[in-house]
Amino acid sequence: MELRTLRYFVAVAEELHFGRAAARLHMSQPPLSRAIKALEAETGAVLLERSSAGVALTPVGAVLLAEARALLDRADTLRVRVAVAAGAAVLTVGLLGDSTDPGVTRLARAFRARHPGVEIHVRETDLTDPTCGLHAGAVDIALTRAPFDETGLTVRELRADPVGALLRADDPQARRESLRLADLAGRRWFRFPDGTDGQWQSYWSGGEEREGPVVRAVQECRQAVLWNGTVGMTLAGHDPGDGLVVVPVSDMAPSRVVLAWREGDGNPLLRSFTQVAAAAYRPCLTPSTKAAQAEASKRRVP
Amino acid sequence: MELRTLRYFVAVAEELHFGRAAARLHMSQPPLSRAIKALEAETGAVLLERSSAGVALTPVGAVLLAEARALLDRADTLRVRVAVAAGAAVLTVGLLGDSTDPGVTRLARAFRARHPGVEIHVRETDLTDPTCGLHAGAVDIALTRAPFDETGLTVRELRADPVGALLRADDPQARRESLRLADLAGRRWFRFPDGTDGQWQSYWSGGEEREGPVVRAVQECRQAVLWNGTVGMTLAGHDPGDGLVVVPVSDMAPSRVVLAWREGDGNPLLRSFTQVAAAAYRPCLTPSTKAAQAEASKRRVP
DNA sequence: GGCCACGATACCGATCGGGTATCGAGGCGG
DNA sequence: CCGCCTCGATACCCGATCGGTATCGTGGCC
Repeated sequence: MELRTLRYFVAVAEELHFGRAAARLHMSQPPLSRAIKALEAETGAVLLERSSAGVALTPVGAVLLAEARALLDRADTLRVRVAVAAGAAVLTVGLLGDSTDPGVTRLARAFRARHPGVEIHVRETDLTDPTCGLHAGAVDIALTRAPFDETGLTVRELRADPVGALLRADDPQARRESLRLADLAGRRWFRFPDGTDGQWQSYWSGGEEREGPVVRAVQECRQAVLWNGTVGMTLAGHDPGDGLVVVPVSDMAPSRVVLAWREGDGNPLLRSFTQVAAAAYRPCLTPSTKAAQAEASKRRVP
Repeated sequence: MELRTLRYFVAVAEELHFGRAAARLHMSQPPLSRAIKALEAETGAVLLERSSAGVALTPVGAVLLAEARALLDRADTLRVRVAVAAGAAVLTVGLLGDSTDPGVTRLARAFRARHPGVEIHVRETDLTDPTCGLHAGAVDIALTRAPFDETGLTVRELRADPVGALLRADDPQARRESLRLADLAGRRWFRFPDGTDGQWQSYWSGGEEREGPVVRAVQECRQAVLWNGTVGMTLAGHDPGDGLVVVPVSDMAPSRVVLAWREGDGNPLLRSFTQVAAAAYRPCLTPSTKAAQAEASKRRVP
């Protein structure tokens, strides 16, 4: 009963799906099945009920899940405490400068309260690098928005926000209740500079090649719309102020706030930070959001 | 940072000696050295100070020791809780019927209090099988006295008691302050039946072949001495009553109360039971006892 | 100065963990 | 009703890891 095995079990028990759990663990499904089977042999109890309807936890499995979470949490705490004792408890958090997320300082405070002695640095970047310098090693973990090139990274979703078109208040379509992407065909859109992550660029362009001014930061987006009358996508549900309006766009996937870190990064503060973050954002991941995700992932395959 | 590695570290940190720790872990020293080195690489801190004077904990190592103990304890608790949930929380404790140890029921009570739902069976045996049926599988763990055939078993010392000669009060040597084994040469000694563990037999015979009546239980020993005028070894420091006296024997190693279980036994209650037992007996393992042990182990090699 | 104690290193073999390919059962649509 | 599809299980292979034996290097001590 090693920690790795328990991590595997927690993943399966949370996903209730071997394939997804394996993906989350960056491994393939067969060894995961084997590991769970070995765990069941070791405990001498059936932990998961496999049926055609899916995977379900047995009562013993539920007990193990709770205990394993507690144990893994304790293990993370151990690593942090040792790092603190060794004077190596430093975590650099990359923050996407979209100014829509109030939570980072709160996160950092919660983290410091939980693990006295840690040092958290925040490094804010503009919209041209959604990984905030993760790939380059400038930060240890990024609190940012998907999508972007995830190769070599582990990504964990914290929240999903609806998006909409940012328009001048005097735009002909500004009064609409909602729009579809097709309604904005032919308009000039603001774009991000060359070198910006392709997936990010594509998402915020609604999946098409666009024409229009280049911006780097949220404020520039607003200025581009206000001054040049272009359009662009932004988060819905906020008051853009300043003679601008946001009209929800019904056929765009919500924008996902995620944590991302380098796969296999040994920094002991990482896991604890993700835990704290997940706890802080938990109320944001509503069932409807989850359902939307499930829908999205279903649609993705065919 | 797996649990196994932490177990290794705890062993070394407690023994402050790689060789002894390796012995305790039933492995050889080189892989243990390697594992500790890997752990130091993973944590990025020096955990142990190796010098010619011996091994010492660094401050970071001390933190890790405390944290690792807590984590391993939690892991044991996890296993017990899962076993309880699975309805498999049964432990059969073998108890050597020497009637000198008041602790078992107390141990069982402490264990049940710590882990509600466990079931503890006690099986008491006579002196002819110091392993209380461990080898035969009749019990899971034995609370008994060394020495005996330890092949395939893990043994952990809880306490060491001085021993002495059991004599009739009217014996010529009964008034002596202490005796040496040589003083008892030529006397008739009580013995244990054929088939009794050889090491056990040899220890209680002072290392020599003896002549005399055969006994199976503590009461029979007393009767043999009282009625037949034979001698025999028993625990010092207790009043044997009934016209008997115990005279300390200076050249016999103290009798060690030990826990023993089958190496590699997967019963999750085992480790927890040993923890509880160790905690209950801790005040009994005085520094002098420890020193005596160290002496004994030194003497054993040459 | 030589022996001894003890941790580190070198090297080897067995085991284990993870990967790919494939199977088999159950559900669902044509 | 048949075939496809999904998903967990199985078979098999390979490389990493772990533990063992032999040996070294160093510092203390007679």
